[in-house]
Amino acid sequence: MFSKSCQYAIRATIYLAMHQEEGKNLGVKEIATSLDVPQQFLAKILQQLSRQNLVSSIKGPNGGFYLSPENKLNSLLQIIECIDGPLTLNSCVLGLPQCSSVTPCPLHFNFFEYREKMRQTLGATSISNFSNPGLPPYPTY
Amino acid sequence: MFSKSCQYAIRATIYLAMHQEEGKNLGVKEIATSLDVPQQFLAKILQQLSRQNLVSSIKGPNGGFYLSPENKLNSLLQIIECIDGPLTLNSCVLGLPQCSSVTPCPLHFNFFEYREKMRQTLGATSISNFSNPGLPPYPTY
DNA sequence: TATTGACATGATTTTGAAAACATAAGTAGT
DNA sequence: ACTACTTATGTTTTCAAAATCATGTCAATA
Repeated sequence: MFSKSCQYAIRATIYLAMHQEEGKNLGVKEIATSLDVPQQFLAKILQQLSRQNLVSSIKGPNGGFYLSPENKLNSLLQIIECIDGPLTLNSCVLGLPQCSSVTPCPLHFNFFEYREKMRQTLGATSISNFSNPGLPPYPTY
Repeated sequence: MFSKSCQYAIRATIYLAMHQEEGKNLGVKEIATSLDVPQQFLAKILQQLSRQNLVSSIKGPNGGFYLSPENKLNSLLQIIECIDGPLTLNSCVLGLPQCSSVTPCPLHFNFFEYREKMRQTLGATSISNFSNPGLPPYPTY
């Protein structure tokens, strides 16, 4: 459904939201270790998010990544589209470029409704949702 | 969402259902040309489906692929799981193996309902649905 | 029974995502 | 200023999916 890069991006962003403390930055090393993902690979992904102002970063000693108040207002959908592109949840499940509601593929309407709802949910879920303490426990990242 | 192999498998199966005439077999060549997919690659995929009795084939002159009455009773989900494996629509969207309804990832319940409904729809849609004449027109395969 | 046309199978190549490597650039503290 | 630490960037390598190549197997028919 999502590329690995995208999965890592989501997990890292949520990790940031959950573990961020006032004025404390989280290094790639810590995040990558905690999520058990390749550090260098995650670094690139975070940089990609950073370039689009979806996460914030500071270089040097005590540097790292954090979420600014604005960053937290972004939605999960923005994270996803930043990495996998804007067509991820929109393009035809059979890979047909001409497919649309006007010229639908045989499966178009089997998926359209659910995929649209997923999009809406992801678009309506802001990152700040995950910084809320008291969330249920999650499996290891 | 689905691998290319899987997309090709679905399209080819539906093509078979739509274009099959009494006692007439369709060759890989014709199918591949019509769907605009690599012929040899499609051949492998059809063989995979054939080995699991999801499509039928006959060798030799006038040979080709066709759907037996039993084949038509199969569901789209069976086609998909034959190619992409049984976990395609079940596994965690973030790729976390431990994720389940008991130990959910942060996005588990955002997707669970819709994915489950997709599964049900696909499982309830038999191939015979597509041999029904009078279906709406489809974009080029 | 030989030929031909089709599917079947194994091995190989290509391609792009995923991962790793190497180095640059910036910042805090000494 | 110098060092250490961390993000940023460009290049290379790895790996699996996608695609191709080469050959085998089977059946219709002349």
